[in-house]
Amino acid sequence: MAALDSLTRLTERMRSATLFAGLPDAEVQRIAAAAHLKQMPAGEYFFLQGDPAERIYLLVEGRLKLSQSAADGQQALLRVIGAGSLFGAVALAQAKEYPVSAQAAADSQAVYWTPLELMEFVKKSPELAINAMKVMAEHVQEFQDRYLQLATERVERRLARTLLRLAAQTGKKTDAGVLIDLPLTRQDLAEMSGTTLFSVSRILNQWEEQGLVAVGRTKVVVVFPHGLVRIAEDLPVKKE
Amino acid sequence: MAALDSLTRLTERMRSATLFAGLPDAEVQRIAAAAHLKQMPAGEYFFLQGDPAERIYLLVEGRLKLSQSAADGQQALLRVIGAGSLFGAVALAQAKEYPVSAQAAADSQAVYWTPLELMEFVKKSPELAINAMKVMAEHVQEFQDRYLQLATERVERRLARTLLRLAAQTGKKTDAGVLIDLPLTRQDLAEMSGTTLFSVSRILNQWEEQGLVAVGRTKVVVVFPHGLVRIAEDLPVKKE
DNA sequence: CGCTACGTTGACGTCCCTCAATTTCGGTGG
DNA sequence: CCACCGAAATTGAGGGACGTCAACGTAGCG
Repeated sequence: MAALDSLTRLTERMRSATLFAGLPDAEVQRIAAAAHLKQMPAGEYFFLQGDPAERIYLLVEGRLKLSQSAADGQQALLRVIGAGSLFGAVALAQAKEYPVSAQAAADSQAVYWTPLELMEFVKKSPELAINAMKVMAEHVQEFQDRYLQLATERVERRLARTLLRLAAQTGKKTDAGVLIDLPLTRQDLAEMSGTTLFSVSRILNQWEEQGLVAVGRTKVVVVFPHGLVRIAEDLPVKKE
Repeated sequence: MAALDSLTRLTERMRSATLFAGLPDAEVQRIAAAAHLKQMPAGEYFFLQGDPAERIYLLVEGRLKLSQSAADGQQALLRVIGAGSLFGAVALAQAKEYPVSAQAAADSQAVYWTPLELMEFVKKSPELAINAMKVMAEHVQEFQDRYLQLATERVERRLARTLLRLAAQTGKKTDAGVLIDLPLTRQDLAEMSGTTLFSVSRILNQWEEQGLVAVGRTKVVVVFPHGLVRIAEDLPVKKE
């Protein structure tokens, strides 16, 4: 029954993904049945930047870091994703190589299809293609936005945005505030915000003094989100 | 016969666009026949950021600037495109609004379809969907790259890349070097590189002294591309 | 209990943004 | 054709944000 359980759980996850939105249940189940399973312990990689792009993945359990590195080793942490998210979707667009690396931030399991397998389903269900375009269009927009921000905003603001985004994505309500449920080093936050770990450290401590956040080693709790929003929106920080 | 001429010219343009690659000629012609024409004098806009996204355009003649602006008026010039390029493709992904503004940099003409019209063709030709995904995947990658560059590189390098990209895209060979065939102010170049017009001015003049470029008002000629490449790659600039 | 990765803090430098004052260019109309 | 105007561009001074580097804590893990 384990197999059956996992299959029903899979179709559930799939239904929550934009890619499969609006598809008839029967079709989703057929696609689920064609999926392959892949487990990955924390710290290891589903694929590395430059690997041949021969699989489209859906994360079923765990957390992933998607990062890109330049020739000189400089890195950017582009996104962090949780269960229900697609990754490696470029393979569907017949890209030759993955443009990013996908590292498991926690023990994770994902299912995957080859481009050929998914393509069969695309031919039967054009919605699938539309949905894939939606996913990609969202990404284009997200990066255009972040590009603009990086070009025009200062570090504080970008870091505030990063934390708010993370809180929204992976936030876990606790009595102390919203915990970002993912071990993130200062370096990680720096790579997500386009700055250095030193600046992140200074700013976070400053915010802690102001009661906006509570920080620990690889841990951040957003205590007073509205304060961060004010910083992100570049409004004067309210005092009372 | 003007109509016939323009139709054959249109199908030619379409064939050079990734979106229609690999489609049977007959199908391309059917799609061409369904296109609507739109002329735009230099300086005016095909659409503004925030306008409802109800058309997918193909530029047939002229040049376009695609730019995005933040709430506070800060701008980024995301891309400059020439004939044969698609724009407003997000409409295909059923986005509600255009995320950028599209301004004619020269007198331009474009054809367009509504999402509904193109969708009909998508249903018949899944290749069209695949191609659309390819186009979008390319954009995602481009912006991921540029994001990384903006985050990790200094102004000189970014400006060098911008010029090289422009020279490759819109370059026109002259005996003095490669002319960037498009009136671009220092401000425009600044917005494309994520810096200020002052920095652009200083750097360009410095490069002119070194014989790398020749600059004029709203005009840049790349005289010694290899020198710019060295800067873009962060190698020491060769002297002889 | 010591090693290692993570984090903090200070000093310092510099890149590049900001702002203001001019100059140059190109077009337009008298 | 020249004078004039506005947009584009230059140049300099000044300062501030933030990156760089070094030295030092500190927490967690084997």
